[in-house]
Amino acid sequence: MTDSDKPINFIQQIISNDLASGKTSKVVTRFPPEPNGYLHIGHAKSICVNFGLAETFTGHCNLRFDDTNPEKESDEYVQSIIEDVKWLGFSWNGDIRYASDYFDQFYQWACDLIDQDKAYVCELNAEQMREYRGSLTEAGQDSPYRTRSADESRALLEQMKAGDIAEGTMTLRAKIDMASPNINMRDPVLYRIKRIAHHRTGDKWNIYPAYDFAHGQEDAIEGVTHSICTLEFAANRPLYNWFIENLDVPSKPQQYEFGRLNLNYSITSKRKLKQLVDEGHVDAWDDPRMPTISGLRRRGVSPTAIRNFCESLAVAKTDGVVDMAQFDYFIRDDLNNNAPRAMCVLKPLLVTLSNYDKSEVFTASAHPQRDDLGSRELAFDDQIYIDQSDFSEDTSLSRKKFKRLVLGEYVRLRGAYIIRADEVIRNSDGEIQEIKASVVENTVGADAPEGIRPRGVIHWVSVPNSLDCTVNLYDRLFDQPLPDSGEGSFTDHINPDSLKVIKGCKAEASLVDAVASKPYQFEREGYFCRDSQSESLVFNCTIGLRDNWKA
RNA sequence: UGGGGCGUGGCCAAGUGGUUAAGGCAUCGGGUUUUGAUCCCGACACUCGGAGGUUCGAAUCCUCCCGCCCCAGCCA
Repeated sequence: MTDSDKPINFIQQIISNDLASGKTSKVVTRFPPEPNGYLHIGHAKSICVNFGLAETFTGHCNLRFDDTNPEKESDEYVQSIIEDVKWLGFSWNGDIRYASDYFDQFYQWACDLIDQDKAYVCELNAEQMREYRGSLTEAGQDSPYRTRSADESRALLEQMKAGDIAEGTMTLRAKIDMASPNINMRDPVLYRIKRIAHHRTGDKWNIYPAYDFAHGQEDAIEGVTHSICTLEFAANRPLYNWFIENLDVPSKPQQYEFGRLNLNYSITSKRKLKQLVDEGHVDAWDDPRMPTISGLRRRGVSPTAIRNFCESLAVAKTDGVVDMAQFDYFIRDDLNNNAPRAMCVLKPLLVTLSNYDKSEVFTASAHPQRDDLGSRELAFDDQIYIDQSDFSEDTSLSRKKFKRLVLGEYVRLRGAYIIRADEVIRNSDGEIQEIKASVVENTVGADAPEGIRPRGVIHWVSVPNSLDCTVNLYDRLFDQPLPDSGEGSFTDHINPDSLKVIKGCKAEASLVDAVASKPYQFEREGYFCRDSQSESLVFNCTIGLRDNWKA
């Protein structure tokens, strides 16, 4: 689908109107992650939306860290997020922004609010504040500290800032309406005391602004015109606007919400992803089973696949669950187009070619539809490996049902000869140990001779010219479509068989050069890339080939 | 329950009162193929959460009802 025939979404309509009416002259958006974890596929959608909007309307998109809570944040997360956004192929406008760069301004604005009698220092503790807040159906009650004088609040806020007040004992609150039907408007907390070092400001601050008191102002400072966030922030919008209206901010951004991405058999919650890491259910944030950007990267998923998938998603106000198959489609689509082909035998079965005593080198194209990807050389010798699943002694198997090697019959070795299986050699346990076979002369690059009908085409690798390697096969991390719903914890639904490590695989020699960033299709198996964290030759299966045949 | 938001095929959705309700994924047929891949062709909503109403005409407007999501952190 091209941009021109793709329907425009409701945010694009709003922006078009704003541009047409002159309300907006240059579109500015922003991607504002909190550095409290690694980015995941859900963030990718948000990134594509925000950077995409800036691109289609020739505006700007900022990268801003919403680092207002030092308790959960770290520089490691900052660095990983920067890397992931870059890797996805987006470039932000100007320098990277940090909410923490605006802390002085926020403090000034807090003082302004106090002076306007629109904020006060409250000494209710968390539990009391909850009681005073009321409920969904009952109005809240005013805090006894609500009528405190501006001078007193100013002095107290100063002490909070100076570190003279214990955590949890005081907050700065907006004076709005304790009876508001919107609970977010019931005198929300603006500043809380956290006597903890911040990864950027160190121990300069003992108080930190709450999300609501920071986000809109960050947008205003940066001249963000359209502040796009997810649906769960809709109830915060009136508060967002309240600060914009009551503060002397340099611009008037508008918040719009869209539905976040949910994927079945997966989880898109930083908190829960962190739990998977912390509790050791996965190896790390970049475990190839993780739906994190870094996990997908290590798995072999390309930025293009992620972006195409995100482009295929609707930007709307519905909150649905996208089928993982839709993501799979875009992963395969990109890999099929761009991954060079190679052969790797996962479960080797030795085949000795009794009528062949040469060594040849065949040239095979790297891609059946793309000559520009060049070719590679395939060594062929009198002993080869084929996959155990590609051989059967059962001669009653129909040609339609089993398009592989059967005892006494023919099969095409991809890019090489047609061979016939002649004899099965067993070990003392009765297991098949080796196949004796014979090649059909002059069948390389040529049609099968009269009377010989190979059942199909199978992949293979030369014994003396193969590489020993390990292959990691992955299954979905969860065994339920909605691991989050229902009784119990999402960790109860972790698929115990999500990783299968296969050692002793045999890869074609050209794969010595494999690097982590370069994908391959192992023919008839799937798409693989070299694991970035392993010294030895280890391949991660990005995704299998589509498998349409029914046995 | 107060407030906010949302309900169109298995999934994601377009649709902004007027031809046979786009498209993608999935699924099911068939063709091509030295990958059971790719590619190509075809099938797949008398009906838009439900019931009324307005209208010559309704998925689109009105009324009522039903269902789902979000908000009661000194998280974001």
